[in-house]
Amino acid sequence: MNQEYSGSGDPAKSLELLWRRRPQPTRGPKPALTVDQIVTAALKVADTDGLAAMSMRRLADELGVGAMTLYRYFPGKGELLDVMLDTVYGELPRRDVPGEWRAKLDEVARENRELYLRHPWMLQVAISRPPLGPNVMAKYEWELSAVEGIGLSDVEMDSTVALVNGYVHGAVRTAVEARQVILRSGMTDKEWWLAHVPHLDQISDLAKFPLSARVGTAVGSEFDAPYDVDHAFEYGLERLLDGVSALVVNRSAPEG
Amino acid sequence: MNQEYSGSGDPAKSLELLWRRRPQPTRGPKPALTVDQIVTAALKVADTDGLAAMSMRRLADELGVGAMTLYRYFPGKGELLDVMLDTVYGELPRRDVPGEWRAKLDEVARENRELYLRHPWMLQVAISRPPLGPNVMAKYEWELSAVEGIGLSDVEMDSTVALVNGYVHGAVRTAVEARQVILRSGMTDKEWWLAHVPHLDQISDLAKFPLSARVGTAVGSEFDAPYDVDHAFEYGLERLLDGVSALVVNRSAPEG
DNA sequence: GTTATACTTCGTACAGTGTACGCAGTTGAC
DNA sequence: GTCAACTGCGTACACTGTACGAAGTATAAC
Repeated sequence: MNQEYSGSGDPAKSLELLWRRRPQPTRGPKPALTVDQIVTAALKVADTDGLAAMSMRRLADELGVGAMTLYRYFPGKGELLDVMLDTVYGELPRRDVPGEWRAKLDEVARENRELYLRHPWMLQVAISRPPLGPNVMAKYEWELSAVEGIGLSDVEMDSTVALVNGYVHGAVRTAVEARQVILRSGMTDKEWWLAHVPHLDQISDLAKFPLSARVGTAVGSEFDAPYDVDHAFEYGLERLLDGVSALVVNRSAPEG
Repeated sequence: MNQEYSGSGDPAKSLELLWRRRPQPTRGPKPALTVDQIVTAALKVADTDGLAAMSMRRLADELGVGAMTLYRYFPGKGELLDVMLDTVYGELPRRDVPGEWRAKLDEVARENRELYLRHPWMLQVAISRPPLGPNVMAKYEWELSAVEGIGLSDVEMDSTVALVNGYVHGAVRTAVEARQVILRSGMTDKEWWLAHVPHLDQISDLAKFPLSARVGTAVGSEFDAPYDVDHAFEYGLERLLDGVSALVVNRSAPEG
């Protein structure tokens, strides 16, 4: 139900948090927790029970402290989400694939996909602006290196990386939502379609929508196996890279 | 802050609501409101103040009734969102563009984009499953007709339409978020980047991320004009359709 | 050694959210 | 005239993020 915003406060404060450069004070009691402890606990909750379950109270309970204690470590929930994001981006292997740009971009897409599948809550965080932590920076640098030196302008490099990332984000979100809706509703897409068809036909006469009826049925009967989700991802990625290819060829051989 | 789920209750009830086929009872007082009145008011709130502002209480206030009154017309907020979605999909012109599939798919992308830009709250509704109302059905039928008869299988037709829709959804969401974050933060992307660079450089040494520094600056200095958002959309759509083209050519001339 | 200061934890409170429940009043069927 | 079906809606509940301030503690300054 909830898409949460990441933080947007003071740049210096946020960066200190992301890079763990908080100047530790001399006076006063030593803090009982660390930023990393809180982030670890938050990730555990988000990974296992979803982002909606990760309330500040729940998280505090998990850590055995009062809810307001967390606000000594983070200005607000948004900043915590920022650090969580940067942390999981650190899980990217960031493999340096030898060969052409296409293989590299393919790797970028695949690694991001795996990450999203492992932490589906990431898809519910609306990043107003990327949290410029160490892992986000390294990720962006690595992604840009996939399209460096093939004749694209700086802006085109950014657009291309954003395009691939946008595709992966959308594709995985669709897949994850599809998976979750099956769990919540207890119905597969096929069952859901078959449950609606008779009512729909009675209310409106499905013959008015011949293509929808035909394709809907075909999709419903084929798309119950999980491999099909993978197939849709591959299909879209191939289309996308084919499209990028057209641009790259155009840029690398402008005299042709 | 909130991404809301659309409804997922009894199919018959939901379809009755979407198609306005509620059997009106004979006994009891005549309802003071209609489904359409509520939906119109809800759309007004969502369009002007965003989805977060569209609470049931706010909506009820707007209509001059008690909050719980709305639950006489809709089982829950999810179902209301479903009807809202189906209603705005009715604004699609669904123009029948003459010529090739590419022009038709292009039109599909453009009309959907316009709609999302006009009703940005749509992007925050996580549709677990499409609300099968009259306008959603007509939209799907129209979209499928763009890729009918060019040699694709039924499943490929659905995948292709979903791919284009997914792209538009993601692209517009990015653009809308970018627009909104400027309003909320009072900073353009360039200003934001320039506010972070000195801190980032001090904390970590930006020279470790040469590509990011170069490209980030280039993007920041160019992407402040609104036309650039349009440009990014065009760029991605061209890539995508190029990619689809590769598949269509392959299917239409398999003997080559 | 005392005091002042900076820092900690966290209970309480506030303004929200969606909606379950049940009561009071109204209408038409019998 | 009676009853069942229906409508509007007040109240309540379990949540949410977090502002405020009180109480306690460790250290710097004197």
